[in-house]
Amino acid sequence: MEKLAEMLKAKKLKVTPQRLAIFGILYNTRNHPSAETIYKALQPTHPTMSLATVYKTLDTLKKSDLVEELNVGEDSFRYDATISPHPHAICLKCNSVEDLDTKVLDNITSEIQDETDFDIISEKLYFYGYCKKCKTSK
Amino acid sequence: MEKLAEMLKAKKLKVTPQRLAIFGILYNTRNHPSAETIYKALQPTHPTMSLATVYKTLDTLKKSDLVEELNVGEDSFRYDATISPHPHAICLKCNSVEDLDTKVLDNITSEIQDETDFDIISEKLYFYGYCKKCKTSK
DNA sequence: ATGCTTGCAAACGCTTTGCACTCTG
DNA sequence: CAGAGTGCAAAGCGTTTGCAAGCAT
Repeated sequence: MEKLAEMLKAKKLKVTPQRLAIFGILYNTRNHPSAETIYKALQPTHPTMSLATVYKTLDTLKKSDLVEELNVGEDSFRYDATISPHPHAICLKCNSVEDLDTKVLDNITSEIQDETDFDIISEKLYFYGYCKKCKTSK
Repeated sequence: MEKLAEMLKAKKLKVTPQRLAIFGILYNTRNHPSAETIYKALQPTHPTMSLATVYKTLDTLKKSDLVEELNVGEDSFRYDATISPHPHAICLKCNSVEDLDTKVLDNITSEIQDETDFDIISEKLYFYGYCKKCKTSK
């Protein structure tokens, strides 16, 4: 938890209980929760926190590159504590969003850079299909 | 235009002027317009068409795999007449969305398939940066 | 003729905003 | 203490839905 506070300070953000709680959730899970999910998860421990605060905080963290916003095609956004760029896999059955552990995409950015006229700054790669648990019982 | 009607029929969809108009716009531009943009573009020629019809039609086309829905991170969706799967490049300056012409990604799906436990059905690949026009005047 | 499609308006759900209060640095 | 963050309620906006009328097959 101390670590999270340091990360906020490094970005010159004020350290508040709400920010620590929200950032903490994202930092310690790989579920890629939505704002609503984060809000509900914090209800027990932070019953007075409002959904608006969750959104405002996520926006702040996003602007400081501590958190990435994912558009997997649902009606709401999901969030991910950004460590390094990595592709996401969305299960069409259970709707889970997991990090894809692969090295295949490591060099594609520079390769695409060489092939096209487009200057790439960042990327979002989504793969849709069936996760380990669901693919057997499609 | 005849061609579009055939494509609709092939998917067992009724051929209506509205569907032809909307599909036609998507089929003949590479702008990846939003529902709103499509609606406005059709105002001159189809003044009675409602925005709801645009949404319903896009949904129909989407379900028949004639159109792909893009989540580039804006507040609204964009649409693309799907020919073959291809990555998209979003310009951070002019907000244009263009098709990326590259072969780099051709085999990644099967490669990822081999590396991970995830069964890939489809993919959406977005690259953010600066387009040819904007990169000189960043 | 029948069932799908359209158009209108109202509803919906996620996200944002305004403002007064509170807290961090 | 000043300025930024929080919480509440209300507003905003893209998208969806219900229903009556119209059209494709």
